[in-house]
Amino acid sequence: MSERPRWFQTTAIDYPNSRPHIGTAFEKLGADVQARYRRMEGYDVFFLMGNDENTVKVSKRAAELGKPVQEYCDEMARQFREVWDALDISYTEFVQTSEPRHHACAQAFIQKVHDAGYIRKSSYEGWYCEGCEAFKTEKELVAGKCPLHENLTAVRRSEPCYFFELSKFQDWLLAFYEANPDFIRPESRRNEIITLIKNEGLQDVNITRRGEDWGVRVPFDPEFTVYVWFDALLTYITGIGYGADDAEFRKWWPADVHFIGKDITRFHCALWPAMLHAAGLTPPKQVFGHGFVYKKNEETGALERLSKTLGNVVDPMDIVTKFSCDAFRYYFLRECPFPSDGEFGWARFAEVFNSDLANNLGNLYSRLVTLVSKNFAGTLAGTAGRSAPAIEGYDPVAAVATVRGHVEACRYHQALETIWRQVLDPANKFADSRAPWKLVKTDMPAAGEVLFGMLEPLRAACILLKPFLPRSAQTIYASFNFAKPWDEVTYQDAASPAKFADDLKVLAALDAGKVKPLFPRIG
RNA sequence: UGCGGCGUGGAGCAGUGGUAGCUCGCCAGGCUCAUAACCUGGAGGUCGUAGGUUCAAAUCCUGCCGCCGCAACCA
Repeated sequence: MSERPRWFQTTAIDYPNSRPHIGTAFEKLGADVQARYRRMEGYDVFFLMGNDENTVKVSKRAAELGKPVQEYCDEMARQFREVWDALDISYTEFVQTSEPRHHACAQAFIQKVHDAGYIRKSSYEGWYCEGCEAFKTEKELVAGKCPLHENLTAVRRSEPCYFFELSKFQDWLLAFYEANPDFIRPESRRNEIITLIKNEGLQDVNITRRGEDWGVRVPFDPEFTVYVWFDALLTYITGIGYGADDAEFRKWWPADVHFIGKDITRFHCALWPAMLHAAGLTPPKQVFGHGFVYKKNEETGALERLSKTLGNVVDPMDIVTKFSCDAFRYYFLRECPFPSDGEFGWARFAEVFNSDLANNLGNLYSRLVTLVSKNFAGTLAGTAGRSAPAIEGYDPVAAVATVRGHVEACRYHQALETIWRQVLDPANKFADSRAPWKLVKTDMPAAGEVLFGMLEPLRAACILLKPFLPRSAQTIYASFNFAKPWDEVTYQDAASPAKFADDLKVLAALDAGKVKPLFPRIG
């Protein structure tokens, strides 16, 4: 019995106290490319996303708006999914932490860890602001006072709580990293975590809150709710049926990769595997900490962190509605290295769109469709049963291998660069050197061969681009009568020229002899 | 302060020991099938700085300067 290999990946879950911005979208995008690539390569893919709703901030935000918390969360979840859909994020399952299934999962899990003896009751001591009725970290205090209540001095106070004994897992974690060198990627993040643990060690973490209404109730002491991190990470197993559907859970766990922002590497690389180990589960295979997107201030040229106070957040929908989903995807995947940081600027966006999408990919497509349509009535006679001739400067086997390597390592920017430089550029150069528009006047068969040769890299490019630009890639592919159904193409199909049963034919709709531009130039 | 990262032609990046490369922009030329797109050539860099190792360093080591991130909850 041949079973398809399975692939389980997740993205970080988001706080729904405001709409998603381009930074959160960047993460989903990187994850989506991986999911789409794996599907193409025959994997049975489960792609989990969700929202992190059990936080004080969320309940406060709902209160500000005068809405019931649940209603607020559901509305935000709807808005998030709307954005993800607009970006063609192909997730399988979306978990809201306020859902009953998540509460059940989290309770089952924490109970298990408690039974295993890794949770102890103690007390948390810290600086408490009586104005806020909340604990403040040292960092939040200014001269011993909460900035919001400067008339009050923060007081030392302790209250009962439950601790997860993270410190007990320190040696186990270090050994685990050692035995699984690919667990934390990219490598720089791995070094960071290991150094941190070696230098500072791990302390037990308070995993409960007292006196909150909103959140997951601690099953063995209902006076408490589960503190956000301990609860949030569990969405990864809620979504695949932990505590509810054992067979399903066993099918997918452990996760192949968790995509997260580099800021939360610690939770995923230290706390999370320790929690799982404590509950008798295997840690995930990999955690990938991607970079951040900064906003380029068009006036000063400075890079700014996306922040509401600076007023520089960019709504993904602005870009998608103004241009297209694929334009959005291309910009971030090409311009922002997934493993490290990138930046967004409108001027740069237009530059990249025009030079790469309009002038290069889009134009190559246009000129080919037009040449074949005008001069050959849309059909290259005599191509049936043959594969395209090789053209200079184009090595499909090498190009596909390189792109594949980059995609699997999440170096999407380099994958795209390779497609442009090693696949599309040779086609444009070949066109220029052979000038088929001249050949058609003297030697039709020769002209046909040139076009046949040029079409091959375009076919390969759209296959390679399928995970990146799903819509445009399909449009290109569907513009010709390529034999293999689009749904069945794999990267391997790009590595060697396809043989055609029938003569190669243009299927694209034409308007007065011209194709509609795939990417109309900006400006 | 601790840990980490970065500093390469106008802009953005690649390059981890052996003649400094790519994209965009700029200049000149070619072509005219194509979304004024495409192709060719050119100008432009003492690779942050000061030392050191080496036959040889952007590439290894040390100091310094500058920018940035993280340091348990703003992706």
